[in-house]
Amino acid sequence: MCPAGSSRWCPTPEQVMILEEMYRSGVKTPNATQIQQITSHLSFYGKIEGKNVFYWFQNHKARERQKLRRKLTKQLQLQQQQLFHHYFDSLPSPAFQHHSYYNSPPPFPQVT
Amino acid sequence: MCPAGSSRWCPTPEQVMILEEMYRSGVKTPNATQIQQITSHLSFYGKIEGKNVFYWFQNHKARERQKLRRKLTKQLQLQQQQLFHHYFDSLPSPAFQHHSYYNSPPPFPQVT
DNA sequence: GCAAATTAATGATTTATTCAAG
DNA sequence: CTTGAATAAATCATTAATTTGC
Repeated sequence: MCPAGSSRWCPTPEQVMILEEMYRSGVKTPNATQIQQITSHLSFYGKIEGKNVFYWFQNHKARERQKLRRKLTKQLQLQQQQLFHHYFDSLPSPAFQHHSYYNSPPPFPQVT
Repeated sequence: MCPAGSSRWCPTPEQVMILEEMYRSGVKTPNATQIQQITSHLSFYGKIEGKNVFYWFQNHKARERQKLRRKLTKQLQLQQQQLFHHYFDSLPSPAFQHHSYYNSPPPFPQVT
């Protein structure tokens, strides 16, 4: 995990939490000034440098995109299977939009 | 327990145990195929549909996260208080007001 | 002990995001 | 800038635990 004499930065849970909150709040690629401010704020929770913050945002943004791309790729690969299961599933997934227009109580196709 | 004409799925203890075990084993957001497999496996222990499995994983994941988040938030609040008492230098609240991001839609000035 | 009342868990819906494609 | 696809967050609604007065 995070050895005492670790050669690289190990964010504390608090630091991660705050960074993620900032990311969600719209800080995607902070500029130098923002990075400095963030760094001094987060240094309360543990050792941290500006470059750590810089890298964190770079990596986080990249990995979020990666995640999405992988998901989409997987989907494509699964399309065949999904087609096959189409007639057998009672699935809402994925990202089901049940626009319950008017009350159609069984929200899903139910092809059991 | 589970009323006869219940309007919603009531998992049996066996089903819950297996679902939790799967979750611990790394199944966090199963895709349609996995959901179907899980469903047919669990249907041995009682009535169950794909959408129940889908919802269960969504809810379980969200609520695990919630638990962690609450814990960290508590810690943060404690530390903030301690900090405030110790130095009552009031953390100059830099550029990033993380205004709990579900408040105002345009999230951030975006100085990119 | 036992229900009615109240609170906590949790299944099911809706709403707000995210990234990327067009 | 808008939209599609997928999700995660927030919320609603019902079931289970529990508390309370008798």
